[in-house]
Amino acid sequence: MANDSNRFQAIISHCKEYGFIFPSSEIYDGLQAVYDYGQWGSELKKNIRDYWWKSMTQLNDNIVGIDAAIFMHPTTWKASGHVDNFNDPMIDNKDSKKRYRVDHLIEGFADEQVAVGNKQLAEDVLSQMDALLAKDDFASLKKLIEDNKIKCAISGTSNWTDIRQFNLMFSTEFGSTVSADDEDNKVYLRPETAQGIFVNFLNVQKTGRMKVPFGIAQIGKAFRNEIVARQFIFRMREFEQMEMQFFVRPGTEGEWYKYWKEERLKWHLSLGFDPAKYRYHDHVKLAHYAKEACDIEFEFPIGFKEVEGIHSRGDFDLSQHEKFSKKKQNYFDNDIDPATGKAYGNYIPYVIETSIGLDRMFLLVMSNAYTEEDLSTAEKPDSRVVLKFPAKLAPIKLAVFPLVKKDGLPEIARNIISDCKSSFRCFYEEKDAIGKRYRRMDALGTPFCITVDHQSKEDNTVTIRYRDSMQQERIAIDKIKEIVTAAIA
RNA sequence: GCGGAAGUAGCUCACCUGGUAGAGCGACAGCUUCCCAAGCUGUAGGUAGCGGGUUCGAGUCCCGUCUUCCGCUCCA
Repeated sequence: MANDSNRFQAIISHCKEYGFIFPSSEIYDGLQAVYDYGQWGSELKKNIRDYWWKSMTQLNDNIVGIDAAIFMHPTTWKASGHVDNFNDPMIDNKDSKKRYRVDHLIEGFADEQVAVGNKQLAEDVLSQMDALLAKDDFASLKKLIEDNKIKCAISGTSNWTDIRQFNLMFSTEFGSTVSADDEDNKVYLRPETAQGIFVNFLNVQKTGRMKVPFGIAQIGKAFRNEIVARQFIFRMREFEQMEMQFFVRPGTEGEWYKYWKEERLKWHLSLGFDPAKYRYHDHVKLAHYAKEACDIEFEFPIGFKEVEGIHSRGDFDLSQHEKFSKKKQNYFDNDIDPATGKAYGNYIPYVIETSIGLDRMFLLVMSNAYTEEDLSTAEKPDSRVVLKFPAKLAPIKLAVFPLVKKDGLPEIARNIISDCKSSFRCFYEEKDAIGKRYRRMDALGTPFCITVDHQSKEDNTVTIRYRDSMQQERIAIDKIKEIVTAAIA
């Protein structure tokens, strides 16, 4: 475990040292759980994003993309359940330092009372609690806890802090008019991208002439005010999701759930990652909207963690929006039901959601790529740090070096770059010994290095050096673009 | 939010029990170099997280504060 922890620290350091990820606003001491992607991190992130987008939209003719706004009508979050279900009042015991959700604490007390035969008391307490929670009357809730001498299981005392509310969603002011009631101007920064898809379900279905089953994909930022946000970019307050909501005929959700569960794992494995590092985690306790749910977990240096979720959401979201907006969210299905010989008709489609964290995927790719190699020989100790990215995700695809920076070699190298740079990202370097330049590129995960030497002037060949094997080959200059393009396809 | 540890050059660290900061690596400029880091020369870079206190004098002692890391708590 100690080694894994060190490895995680090493990855974080490497990310900062080589321009992948910086702590946000670092010159002002940073901002907790917010990170910036640097010059190479933004390239890698973009490549991951593009790979997902292409695999969803371009390779599935029944999936289209949208880009909904981060701001949404506040009612959206009432409909989705985020306003009511995720504002949990908390209370701390001052002696044990243990924190409880107020409702859990009181419900636990009620259970105890039932167990000892005080059924009436339990019911009274619970009904009072519900009434007070509905009014957000925290002072009275605390009094309720104290009056019943509810104790902390750890310390056994009733020495409680005031009740505080933990807000999942960030809110901000909308518009410039001042209202007597703050709530009128309040909008939230979306805590998930999914709702932008649901509220546009009929827009896309009608204008795109989409037929069930079909999907809508979206990539975008989301914001959550996590209680503790740590573990580098694994849990951030501002993060990016890649989601796809797949709309299906009710009754077929089971098979589609299974389909996407398998399909999404295949996507991960298509990047060449070790299947042994992946596993499914099927949810036993389901969220309020879910019928079936699982996570795809990856073995990060900090252990197996969720990177993607596949959820069978039923018609929960669309039904909620229909209820709150009073706008029908029906789809009319003309296909003939073989059981009745008639069209399936009107229904609210069921939804299978696939939701992957882009930042988590970045960390996955980085964790998988980061390798420390011992290259020591009998003569001298040697080592290197190399990022073994899949070539298609690497920030830089090709580096070109003149072996020495004279005799016309730099010019040849520059020509190679100008020939290739419209096709993929290239990097030119003429400083320092050739070996050092190779190692610098290893640290950035560049899969191919080209070295121009004096022979190149004679026969138009160069050396290509492969990142992972460190092997070299002599190839013709006019083959370079072809080789790299094939590798990143 | 609680407990523990730590904050000195881009990175890793040193300065022992107080006397106004050093090294290695890295970076940059140049030299050398015909294929895998640590060959030569030179240059830049720190008001020692921040604020206050004690002291003739503080990176070094005390207090506060911020940040980070580890553990706990929460997690759709």
